[in-house]
Amino acid sequence: MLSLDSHTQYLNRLKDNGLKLTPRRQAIIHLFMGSAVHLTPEEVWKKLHQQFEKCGLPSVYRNLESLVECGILARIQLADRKKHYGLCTVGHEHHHHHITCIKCGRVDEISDCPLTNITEINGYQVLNHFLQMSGICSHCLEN
Amino acid sequence: MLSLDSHTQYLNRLKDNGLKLTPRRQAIIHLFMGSAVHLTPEEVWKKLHQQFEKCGLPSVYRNLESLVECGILARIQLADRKKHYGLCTVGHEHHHHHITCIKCGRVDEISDCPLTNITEINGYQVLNHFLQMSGICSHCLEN
DNA sequence: ATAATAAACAGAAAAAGTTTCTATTTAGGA
DNA sequence: TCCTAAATAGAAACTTTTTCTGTTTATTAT
Repeated sequence: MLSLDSHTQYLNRLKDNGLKLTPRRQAIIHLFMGSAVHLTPEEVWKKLHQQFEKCGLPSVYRNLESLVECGILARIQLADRKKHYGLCTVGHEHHHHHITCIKCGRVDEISDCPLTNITEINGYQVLNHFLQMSGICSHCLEN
Repeated sequence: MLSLDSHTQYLNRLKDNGLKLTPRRQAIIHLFMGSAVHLTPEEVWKKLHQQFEKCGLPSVYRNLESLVECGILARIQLADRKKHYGLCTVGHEHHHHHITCIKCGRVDEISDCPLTNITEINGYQVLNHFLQMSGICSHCLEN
């Protein structure tokens, strides 16, 4: 559940970083807030095509990186060759991870992140993390 | 420091999975055991060129995937677009994760995995996990 | 040791995803 | 409203990975 407040907060964060508040950026933020957990550049681009008759894929790439730089989005590495972006930043209300069952392919959320209290490691100030677990779900364990 | 024993163990694991013990596969295993923590397909290919005058990059890709499938190597996601492979699997002596600096792109190892003792979550029997952290490295924090 | 066979291979070509380039448009400040 | 730097589209280039085809090789059975 997302409030209008956090939406405007994001838009303000653009200004704070000296970035322009363009229609495409607003649409991208809106898209991430309203729908999926994480999206590839191409997925974002396809959605934006529904709103803007002209919309270049390079712009989408650039905007996603801009949004990462000002802390609105996070880059997420998944097992494919594609880039992935999401709002699942540490401290965000949506922060969570996933566990997949290697038997049936089912995906569940891990709501209790075991890493939120790690803010410093190896001299790094930790800003974000991505955790993916796999194993055998309760249903498949029974069989 | 890796013993000859674990080398032969790896070679046996090829056989157990019905894979042939080819010179290139032996060389790849030897390479990972002897040198770096993780390598890209291209890095492996360049090393192999020193040993084999004929050595195709597609073969390197195929072999790396074969070695993943029989549990010798692990795929590692880093912040670039390249594939990375290493001997780092859960339970393995090399198990570890990575943290990347969002400013300079530097990658460091997190040797102390904070998740090794998590064997059950959300009803799942946890078998494996992938953790990727990002933040600002000590050097960039100073500037 | 040899032959048979399925897997592994090289090299070329194609595909997928991302980035760069150039000229045009637009958001935000003067 | 005008100005300027940032943002944009579209084309093209680029990097990395995968597919394809025909040839070679490791292993199994003889």
